[in-house]
Amino acid sequence: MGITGLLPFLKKIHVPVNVAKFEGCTVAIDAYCWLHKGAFSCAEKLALGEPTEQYVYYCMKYVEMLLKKNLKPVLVFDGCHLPSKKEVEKTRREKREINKKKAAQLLREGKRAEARECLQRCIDISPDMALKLMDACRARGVDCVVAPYEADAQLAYLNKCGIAQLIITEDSDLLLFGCDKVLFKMDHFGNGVLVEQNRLNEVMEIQSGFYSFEKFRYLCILSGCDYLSSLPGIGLGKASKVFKKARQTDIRQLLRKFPSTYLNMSLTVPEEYIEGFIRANNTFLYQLVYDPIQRRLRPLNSYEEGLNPKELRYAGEMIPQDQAYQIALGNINIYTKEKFACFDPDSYVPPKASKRKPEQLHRLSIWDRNYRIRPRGELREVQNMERPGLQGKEVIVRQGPKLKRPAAEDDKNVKSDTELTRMYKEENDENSSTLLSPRKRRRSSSDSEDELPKSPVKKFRKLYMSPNKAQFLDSLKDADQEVSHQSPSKGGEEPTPESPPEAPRPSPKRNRFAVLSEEKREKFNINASKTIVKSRFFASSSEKYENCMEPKQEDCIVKDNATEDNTVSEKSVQMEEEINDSSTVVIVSSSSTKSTEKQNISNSVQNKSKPSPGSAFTWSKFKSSKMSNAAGTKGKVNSSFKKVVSEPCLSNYFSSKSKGSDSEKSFKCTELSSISPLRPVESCEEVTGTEDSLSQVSSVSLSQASSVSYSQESGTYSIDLDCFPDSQEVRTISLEYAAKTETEYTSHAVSYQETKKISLGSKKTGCRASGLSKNRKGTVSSDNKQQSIKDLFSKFAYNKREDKLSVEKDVELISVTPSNKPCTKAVQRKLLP
DNA sequence: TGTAGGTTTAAAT
DNA sequence: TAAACCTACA
Repeated sequence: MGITGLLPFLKKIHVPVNVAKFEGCTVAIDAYCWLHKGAFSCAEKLALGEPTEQYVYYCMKYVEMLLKKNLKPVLVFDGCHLPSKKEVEKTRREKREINKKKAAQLLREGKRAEARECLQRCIDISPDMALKLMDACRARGVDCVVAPYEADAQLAYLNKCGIAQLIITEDSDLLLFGCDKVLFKMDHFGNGVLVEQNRLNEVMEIQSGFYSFEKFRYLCILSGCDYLSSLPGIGLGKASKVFKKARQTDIRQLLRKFPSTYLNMSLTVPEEYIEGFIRANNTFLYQLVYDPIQRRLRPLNSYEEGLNPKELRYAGEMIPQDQAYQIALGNINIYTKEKFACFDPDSYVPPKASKRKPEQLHRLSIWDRNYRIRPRGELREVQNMERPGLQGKEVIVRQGPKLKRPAAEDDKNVKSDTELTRMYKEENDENSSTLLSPRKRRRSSSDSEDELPKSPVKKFRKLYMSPNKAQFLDSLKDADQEVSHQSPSKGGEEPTPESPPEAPRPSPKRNRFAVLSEEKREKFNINASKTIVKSRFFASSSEKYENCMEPKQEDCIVKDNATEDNTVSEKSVQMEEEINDSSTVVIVSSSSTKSTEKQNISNSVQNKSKPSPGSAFTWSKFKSSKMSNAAGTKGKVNSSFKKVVSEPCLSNYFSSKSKGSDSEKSFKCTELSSISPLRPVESCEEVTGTEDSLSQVSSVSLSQASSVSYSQESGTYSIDLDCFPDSQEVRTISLEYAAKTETEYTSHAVSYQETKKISLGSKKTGCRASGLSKNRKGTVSSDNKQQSIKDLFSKFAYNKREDKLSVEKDVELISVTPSNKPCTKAVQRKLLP
């Protein structure tokens, strides 16, 4: 439950970050949050007692994402119920029972949908479910700990003792337990909201001299917490007022008189409440946790002098040390206290443990006897690593026409998720049943080979869900090393055949193309002219792209605005547009540059800066964009993309195309005086211009996001850069692109969802992406927008590897204005023949 | 008018 | 589980 309204209360200090920022760190995760969300998808099966592992699959998607970002996850599970919470648990259990009965009744009446709703309300995470997830994690070399009592306190301990540098949870209580960095609302791409303990005083608006973390804890308890209900009429607002003014250090004294002294309320505080307050405070301070290194039960914080641990039973009853150890390992069912597993970290050989370097002892399993906590100084270095800025630089990422993606062998066997689930079930059935249909048998004979399926999802399912994991473990040799190779800063490496099975990447609803079925893939047949393909990854597809375009290498120029002239080759296509006086230069190019230039580029990339690890994108721009719009500053979202490209410019382009000159894949545009406003695009059929050119300019409309627009005339996407990473981050991304390779195509900085229509006429709703505030009324589309923008930029920053799947012939331009000038920036994307 | 507290909704697929 | 929404109250 946490503290009601605490997260919105802390909004001021929310920092949108991607978890990749903590590359190299250990993150402790409140596994219950993932399990609960994962169980939502299979609530029906769970409630009816049908076998399902869907929730494991869901959680492992997060785990894989973290591993991919070179983080070390430690999953923490809830243990026994605290005595003080037994009542709460009882009510919850009763509620679940009521819902279960209700659902059964509804099912009898044939009201399936309503029954499902009820079943979802009675989701309970059982110890067996936790065990299944633990098994999957251990097979992947990921540590798990079951807390003796609440996972919150255990997470806080892992953070406090230095094992974990970041906590991922949805529960605001974690802050009260004293975690210094907590990431809330992390999505499948790793984007979330970071709250740091050292900024809590900003929310409380207490002069630094009078602030203490203790006051924050008191404030939260006073407003009502899991261990103590609030007094009537007291919430976060009033509690905050009290501790803002209070100078009293004796909490008992303060509690007795705070209503009259600080709130002008006539409210008597019963002694009982004060005792309850002290107990709650002690529960936050001294709840029992398990120390995996010392292998012993201990309080979260060392007992203060004069405190009798025997009086703190409400913060967790002592458990015999060996029982506590077995609980922590997940071998004991916390409800029945029976042993139901026999994991032994001393005999278990985790994948790749043998190849640790001495300086990587912190990467070992926390249960390993050789495990060492990473020195804090070292971590500070990692987290404070300065990232190169883009100030004063213009970075042009030039992209040649995209490759026709050869039909990889892998693709031929690609199956949809549904198909895979069905196949998996069938495989299971085959194992359990002797009455097989001929069809099943055929499938079995072809699939039952020892080799792993080629499709990532299929492979994943087979590996995690298969009862025999030995083969999987073998395939995981050197996994950690490979994981580190997949770090974002080095991203984009081709997986080697020896690579560990790649888990399916985070797949939001719209993101299905990695696992397309054959039938669905037909839609990508470019032969079907003017077919609009819906995909976040595929901007568009066209027959001619595939058939007539030679692969070209990605060119990249990094130039210094202050010192260098524009040396883009004559063949290059340029489009410049002044949006403000501190304008943005937008360059679109489809031509190749000279090899010397290429050399210069790669040199400059290598010499000037290295791509930084970690996050290339933060959501802060979304926030600031919204704010700046509200304040009427220059950073308007819509204003910029209403004037994307001039008509003369387009006519130049079309005329050059109609001349049929192959070498003239470019056009130059210097005059941009006349600006054509954008009009909503209905479909590609409506695009006007020469047939030749237009047939190759697929109509791709963007998500309805008001900050993203498409110009029908120019085939250009405009995306307000206020919603983009800041200049520094853009540079990072660009440089990563540039540094990556001269032989590999990695364009596609932005992938997006297509829709047939975009509604530019609709009211601008601002650029909100924190995900923290939602509008319920009539904002389904608005939230979709948010999600699509969010996805879009997540892809932009982190999933560049997907480019290989979504390679299109297009031209990418990212240009950034000189520093320090507030301006509207735009990124344009042009689909060129 | 601001605040607290109760209710509804979404989450995943 | 928490945000959004709605209502009651001081």
